Amino acid sequence: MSSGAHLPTKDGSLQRSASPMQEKDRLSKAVRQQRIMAQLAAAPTLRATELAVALSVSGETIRRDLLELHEQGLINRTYGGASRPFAFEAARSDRRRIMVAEREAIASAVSARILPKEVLMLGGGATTYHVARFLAARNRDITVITHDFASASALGTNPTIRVLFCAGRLHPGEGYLLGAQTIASINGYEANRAIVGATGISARGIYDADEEAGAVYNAMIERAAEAIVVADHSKFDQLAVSVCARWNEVDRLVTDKQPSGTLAAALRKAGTDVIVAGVSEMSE
Amino acid sequence: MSSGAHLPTKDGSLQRSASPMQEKDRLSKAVRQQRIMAQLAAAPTLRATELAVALSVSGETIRRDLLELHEQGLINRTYGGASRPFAFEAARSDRRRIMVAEREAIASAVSARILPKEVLMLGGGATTYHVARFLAARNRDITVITHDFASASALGTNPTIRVLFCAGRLHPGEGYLLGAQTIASINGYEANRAIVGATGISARGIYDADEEAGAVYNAMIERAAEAIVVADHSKFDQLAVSVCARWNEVDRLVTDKQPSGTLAAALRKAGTDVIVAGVSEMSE
DNA sequence: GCCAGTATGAGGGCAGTACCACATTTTCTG
DNA sequence: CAGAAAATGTGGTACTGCCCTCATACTGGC
Repeated sequence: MSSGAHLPTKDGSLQRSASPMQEKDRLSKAVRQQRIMAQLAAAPTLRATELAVALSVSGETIRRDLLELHEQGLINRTYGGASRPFAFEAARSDRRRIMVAEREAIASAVSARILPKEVLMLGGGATTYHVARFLAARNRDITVITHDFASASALGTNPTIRVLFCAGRLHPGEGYLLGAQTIASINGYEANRAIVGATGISARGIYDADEEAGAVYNAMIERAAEAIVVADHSKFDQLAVSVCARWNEVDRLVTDKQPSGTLAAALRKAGTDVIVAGVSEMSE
Repeated sequence: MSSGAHLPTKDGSLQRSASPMQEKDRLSKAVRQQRIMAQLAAAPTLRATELAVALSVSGETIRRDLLELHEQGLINRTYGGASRPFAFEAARSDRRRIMVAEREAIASAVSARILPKEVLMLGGGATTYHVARFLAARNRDITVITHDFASASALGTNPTIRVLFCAGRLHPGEGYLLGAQTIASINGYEANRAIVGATGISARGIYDADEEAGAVYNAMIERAAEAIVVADHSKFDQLAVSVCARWNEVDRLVTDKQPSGTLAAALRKAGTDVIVAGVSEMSE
């Protein structure tokens, strides 16, 4: 339990309490917040008041800590305390925090298009995770093939959705599977639609920062009758190392703002259907 | 969202609101609780008050719902609401709550035997999840092949552990993968050890309540040089539908109490090494 | 239709939490 | 060391949630 034992205290002794929940001396802010995270690893939910007495600070300070940790996406706030983000949600929290409204609008627009009995392939990533959440909440009787832990977890809450998972090597930081096994798994299926995200999109196509992840998305696109790319406008004209697909392979782009310039021209030329999901159209 | 659309309402119309968070008519308790779970799939944390207005019931009713869902292990309660349990932790929370000390002792004893560079196969289940937690905390430079989401999540926190995941169909209630794809994935690997749990063990062998899960465990045992079964004493002389393995296929049984009677005799006869992990020996 | 059991709502008392403003302490930096 | 900036504590108020009890409404037999 990441101890602050290296911190010298006023009397020169090293502090190392037997119980991690009883501190006699005041800790630095950083250490205190680490302790909070450590506590959260052990318990699914925490009370601010309990943390206050455990860490020998006032409730206000704990509340401020929780606020900061929440802004960093490391915890979920609750009334009276905090809860831990589930599975691999935390790993991508920095990206998940931003553009949430836009991504939810995109996810909502995608889920509204999916009919019962469809078979989907769902790529990993922050935006596609939102899609998984909406699919779980609003769709039924579909089959989803994915390589992303967080998405599978979300989909698993809906008993009418059949979730097929790929084989592969776990990318711990991202919470999805990669590698030759993953590609092979995908090639063993056929789907109505592939839904993938992107690190960046430009006139030349869609990109991912991770070469292996890009290969997975490419396999999904090839195996599906329809390829849907979900990307908010912050991805426009962003480049990344790996090219997953060209626009002529992509049937639809679901985004939150109308593209312009060379990107718009490329989409027109490739015949890619562009769906702009307004944040206000969430009821769709 | 498993909708309550089939439920007739007072005026005979079918209820299906555009927004999942605005109900005009009162729902049955079961449907209401399903809605709560669906909401929790979409949001990491919920406020009881918000649920009350969304589902058109009083706060007291929501509070009673949350209490029930909590008792079923489906949610984590927070002051003022609920939070989503970690990945698939919830599904097995009822089982995970019991025998924790015994299972941790068993898990500790197993993890202490694992050396760097080993390749392990880890079955799904409550006890093996504890093993995964101990492996993540105390071991390094190992490869673990698993089909269990919670275990993979736990192992993923240790960057020195390579996690390989099987393909398969998700068993939502249990949080692991099953089916022919899973078996095929396992057959593609060889391992130093297989570590599997059991629903019950008796003189005749080890059993699992789920036939398909049993088939996965059996495949792991066949593919590993050494087969280790982890089971606390509550499993002794418990039968279940599916026989995973006979004792002559199992090299070690790690448990918390010395077996006796016909079980002990069968273990002796089969040459299965029995390791009794005392709760007090946790420092091992 | 009646009855028992269940589910729900309302009110009150109590306790816990949030939020704000300001004072105080600690830490950083030159 | 001094001043500034950050971090923390305090007190007060308004709000929110919890729990208990009791009355009412619904549900499923018989």
